[in-house]
Amino acid sequence: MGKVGIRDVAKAAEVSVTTVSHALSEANQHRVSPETREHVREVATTLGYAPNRLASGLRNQRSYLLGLVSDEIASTPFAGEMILGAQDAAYERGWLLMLVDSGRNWDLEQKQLAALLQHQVDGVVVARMYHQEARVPEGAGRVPTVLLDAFDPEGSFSSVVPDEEAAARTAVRELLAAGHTRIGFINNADDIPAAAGRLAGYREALSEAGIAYDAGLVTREAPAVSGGRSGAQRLLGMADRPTAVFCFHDRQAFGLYEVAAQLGLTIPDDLSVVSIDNFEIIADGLWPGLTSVALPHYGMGRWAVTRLLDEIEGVAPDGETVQMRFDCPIVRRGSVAPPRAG
Amino acid sequence: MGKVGIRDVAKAAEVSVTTVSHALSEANQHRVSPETREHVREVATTLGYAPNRLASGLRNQRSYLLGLVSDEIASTPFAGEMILGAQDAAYERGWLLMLVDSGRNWDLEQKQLAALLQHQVDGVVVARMYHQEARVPEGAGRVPTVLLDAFDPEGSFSSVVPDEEAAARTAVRELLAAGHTRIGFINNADDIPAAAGRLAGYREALSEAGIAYDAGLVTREAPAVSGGRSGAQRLLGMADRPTAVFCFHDRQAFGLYEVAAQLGLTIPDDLSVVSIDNFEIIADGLWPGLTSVALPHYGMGRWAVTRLLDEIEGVAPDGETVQMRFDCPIVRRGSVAPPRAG
DNA sequence: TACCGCATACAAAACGTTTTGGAAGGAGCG
DNA sequence: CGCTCCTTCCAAAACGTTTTGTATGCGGTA
Repeated sequence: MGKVGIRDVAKAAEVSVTTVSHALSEANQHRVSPETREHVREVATTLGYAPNRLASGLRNQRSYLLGLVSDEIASTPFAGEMILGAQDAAYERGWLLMLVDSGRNWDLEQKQLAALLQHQVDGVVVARMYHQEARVPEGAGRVPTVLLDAFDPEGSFSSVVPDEEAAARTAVRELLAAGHTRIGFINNADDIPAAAGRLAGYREALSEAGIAYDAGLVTREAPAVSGGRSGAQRLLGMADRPTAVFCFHDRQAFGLYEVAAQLGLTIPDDLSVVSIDNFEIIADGLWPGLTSVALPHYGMGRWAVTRLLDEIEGVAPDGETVQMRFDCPIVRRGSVAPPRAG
Repeated sequence: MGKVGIRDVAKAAEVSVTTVSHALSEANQHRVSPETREHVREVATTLGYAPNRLASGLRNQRSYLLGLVSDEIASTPFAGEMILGAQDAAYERGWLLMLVDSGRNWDLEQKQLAALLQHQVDGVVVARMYHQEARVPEGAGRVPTVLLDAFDPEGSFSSVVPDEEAAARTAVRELLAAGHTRIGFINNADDIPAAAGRLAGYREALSEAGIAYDAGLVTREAPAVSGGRSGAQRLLGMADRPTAVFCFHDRQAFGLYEVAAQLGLTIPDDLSVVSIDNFEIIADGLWPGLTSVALPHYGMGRWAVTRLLDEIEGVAPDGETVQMRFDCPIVRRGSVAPPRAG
């Protein structure tokens, strides 16, 4: 069965192609009688007709294609969640997603965007693998564009990022609520918004609780398991060691668990731990389970595309942009307990 | 600057659209003089002209679009690697990838495939998140189709999967080479090709070394950290416990590490460990690092699209299919040592 | 000189839709 | 009865390309 086109339907239904188009479209239904409309629809489904979107896209100047350009899809396991959220939102509204990954190659990203544009995408999501200021590739902006896990300092594009400060506040409050007062913080040594934001959140939560900030309890380490290890060695080696530690992310907490075990410290009785990411394999895999604040990747991906489609379809007022911060819910497992008495 | 079309170039270069098309195309160059050809090309790049692929796709019956339908993109962190390999291979040859994820909903997958087909994709990759027999959605096969991390028992489609037996042999040989003779195996309890294949590989490697198969050393557990824990408890609790354990995957090895630590067993001195997946965050995060056989997701994704394009472009003989098995290289870290003397 | 072939350029058709502008016919009204 | 107004349908143009068929002019050959 070769491809069936609108002409085939017209022939089979013994009407003109115009009538077929009107019968099948939602818009101009009034131009065809209910009977023929029904008849045409039956014939169409019988033949298995589905309009060629290349042709309709050409005619309507609307491809129902969205581009998703990202710096690194593969490097983090969260990518899947972001992409999935984006894809779901797109599909639900009748769009399809085209994906390119530049592997942090800037020139390549430009070319990939050009390729997307050649395919007449109706809009573009520019995604970054961790919260950062976006270098938006040239040519974006020729179609509606939304930033995902990135922001534009000039505010020319809508964007969505996690609320780092709130996430850190949530994490630290969890420890405060359990009664801890000496709370260490293993931060990320990289100079990125997440590091600054989480430090601010850490300080705010402490200050809310009337606890003075002690720079000696904060250490900046590589964002990896090894960084967690060295941070833990420093913090847990102190004479007056903290009774709880807040980690920049789950990988660092992983390293912290290892060092704690080596030192004979039991989690959570001797040491409470909270971190950010809620990366299942680690947080669920560690024993006891790691209490962690989730970065809402799925939700952000979904929001980005939803916003993009609103801009494309003119639902959103023209030219207006929205800078969205997403809340980060905490997922409690077994790594927090009150400090040892005394 | 509104979109610039071929007419604009023609006008600016003071030639006909035909000439522009010929000048820019590789095919019919002989129909235009070298001078005009050069002139047209200059004007085109000056104006920033790039042909509308919707239009050319309509005319040429070739969209330069590929569909990638998958059951679960987000559930495993490897997805990124497969998708990236596929995307790279596609982009390098001038194609773009459209992505859909069904979340294991078969009806949805059918509909998504239909949507892809409406967009006139030139071919489809059907990807599965772990090696399995594929339920190919209806409608695939109307365009060239390749299976990724899945196989078709009838052989009507080309496919690529990891060589499970070889992977297990490689892993177990690593332990044998270190001198181990009592080697436990924590297998996956699910009845899937990977479990059967890896068991076969385990037995082959033992038999090569002249070691009798001991069913008591093999346990089938849930494919998760918790499964690794319970398997470890069983294996390491034995009177004559194994000196080395081969795990189905890194997550199980993660659980094994935890139990070994609780029992006071040092890795690798008291216990050697090898597994499969080479999932960086775990294998690199564990201490000591976990020696693991890598599943070549990137390479398989790349192969699938390369093969698909060969079929589309007629490079591959018509109707012929290829069932590909990919080799799995071992990545050595610190979890293997000779057994304790005595 | 008359003819042919070649190099170069262009007009027009086609790809599969959607939509505009009528046309044909019947009903309602004065 | 004649006019207008609906209803229902259709022909044709348009979207931006690519490609086929053809026209023009020129040099070379008989």
